[in-house]
Amino acid sequence: MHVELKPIKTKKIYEEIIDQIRQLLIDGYIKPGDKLPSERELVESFKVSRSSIREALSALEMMGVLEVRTGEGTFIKHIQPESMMASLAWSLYLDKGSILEMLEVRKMIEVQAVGYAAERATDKEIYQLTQALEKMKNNFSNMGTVSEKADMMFHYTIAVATHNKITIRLMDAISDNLQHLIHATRPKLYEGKYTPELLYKEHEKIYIAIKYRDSDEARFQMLEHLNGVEKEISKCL
Amino acid sequence: MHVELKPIKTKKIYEEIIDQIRQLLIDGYIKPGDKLPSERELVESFKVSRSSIREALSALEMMGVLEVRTGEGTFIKHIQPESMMASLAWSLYLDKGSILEMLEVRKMIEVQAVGYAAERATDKEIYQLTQALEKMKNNFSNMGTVSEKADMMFHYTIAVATHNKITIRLMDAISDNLQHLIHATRPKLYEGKYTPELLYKEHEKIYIAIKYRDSDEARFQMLEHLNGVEKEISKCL
DNA sequence: TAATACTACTGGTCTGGCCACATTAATATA
DNA sequence: TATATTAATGTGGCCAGACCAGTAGTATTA
Repeated sequence: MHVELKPIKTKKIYEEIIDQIRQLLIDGYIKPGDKLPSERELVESFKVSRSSIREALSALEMMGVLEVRTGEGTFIKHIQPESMMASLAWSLYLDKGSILEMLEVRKMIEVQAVGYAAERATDKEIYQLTQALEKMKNNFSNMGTVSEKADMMFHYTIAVATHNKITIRLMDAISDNLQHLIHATRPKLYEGKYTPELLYKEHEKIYIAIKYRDSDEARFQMLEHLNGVEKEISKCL
Repeated sequence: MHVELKPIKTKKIYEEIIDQIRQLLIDGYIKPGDKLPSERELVESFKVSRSSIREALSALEMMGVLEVRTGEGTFIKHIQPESMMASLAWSLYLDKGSILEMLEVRKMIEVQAVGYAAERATDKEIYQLTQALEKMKNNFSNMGTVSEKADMMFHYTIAVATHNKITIRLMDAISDNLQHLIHATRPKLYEGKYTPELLYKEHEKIYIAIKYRDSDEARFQMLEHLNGVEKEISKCL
């Protein structure tokens, strides 16, 4: 007697609560800034114990979805990219394969993003790109943190120039994840094919493409750049 | 009398527990696959109540760091990048009203993803694509849920075919976000330029490109498709 | 030997209590 | 009257102990 048996997924009740709260968020019944009912009220609505409520809330708080203020109440958080960093900081344990996947995702997003950036960048944003480039240029001898920061600023400005908040957040989260990796592998970068001059040149090409609103060229140059970096980094893994 | 006061950060004890567990992970005292002491034992080691332990553990479980198996114990999970994107996925829920931005992000990711899919799809995945297409074809008259599910399956399979877990998770989160939107606007889709046949044809073109490993063509067809859909959807907003 | 029942241990949930903190209203004080 | 002070109330933080429900290993039995 062979029957198809469906896997039983015993949903823990705190998971169920989390799901419901998520649904409320999706459907817009609660928005960032809103105050959630008190734990005791939630006990009555959900008909569960306070323990379960609290397990759900603490999980949501750790994920940066909620803010629990003692004596005041529980509030839906306005998402700040920084807060996301906390939970994403767990990525310390990324294994080799995941890092490569993450690099690939970054490539996917940033290559497309730079296309939009080329179409939409304001004069101010383009100016900020030149500033980042200047910093890189003036620190050829110094391969340290200055040019590293300038590099990050360059890429971040591109994200901003897409004028797509979700993209900004996404790229922010990803670069947070890769930050320690990038930092660790940067010296290695210069041992490989990269010199500060070459790195600068690649960025400059991207910049020029953006400046001249050539989105195809911008995408191409970004792809070239990230492929190069990716290849060097993967040597270190 | 003005003195500099440092902000008091009252760390909740479940946060403290989480920090300690993280430290144990970083220092390598516990590794993925390991079994954590039972909750009752942790109560004794940490000298706190079981509630606090459970609040910490449930948070860690939601973040994908732990796996809690009823009756067995708590185990350190092998980190999967998907779990890392969990909090990111959450953050996407919180920013409603940026549907167009979300559509754009989907386009960015999926256009690139289909390129990788074309290069990496296994025979099985390609077969699954044909199945989804079949379902769409057999339901021309029925513009309802069947073809909608087939549509989702098609796009999901493409995500899987990238063989990049982060991409899968990301596209999953995004389509989750757009789910209700897609569902709501689907009837409108057919009022515009789209017929079930046209929709099918666009998917077929993508499929063919993947089948023949033509990643450029796949990206192009996906871009065409998503641009078309996006245009129709934006009419409804 | 193999199927069964038992038992000890694990997480899942609940109850109800006490404390510390924050806000607000009532009260005493200058 | 205006202003401190205090009390009351509501909120989260934490705890102790209980009971249920799975799991696994062991002892028992057919």
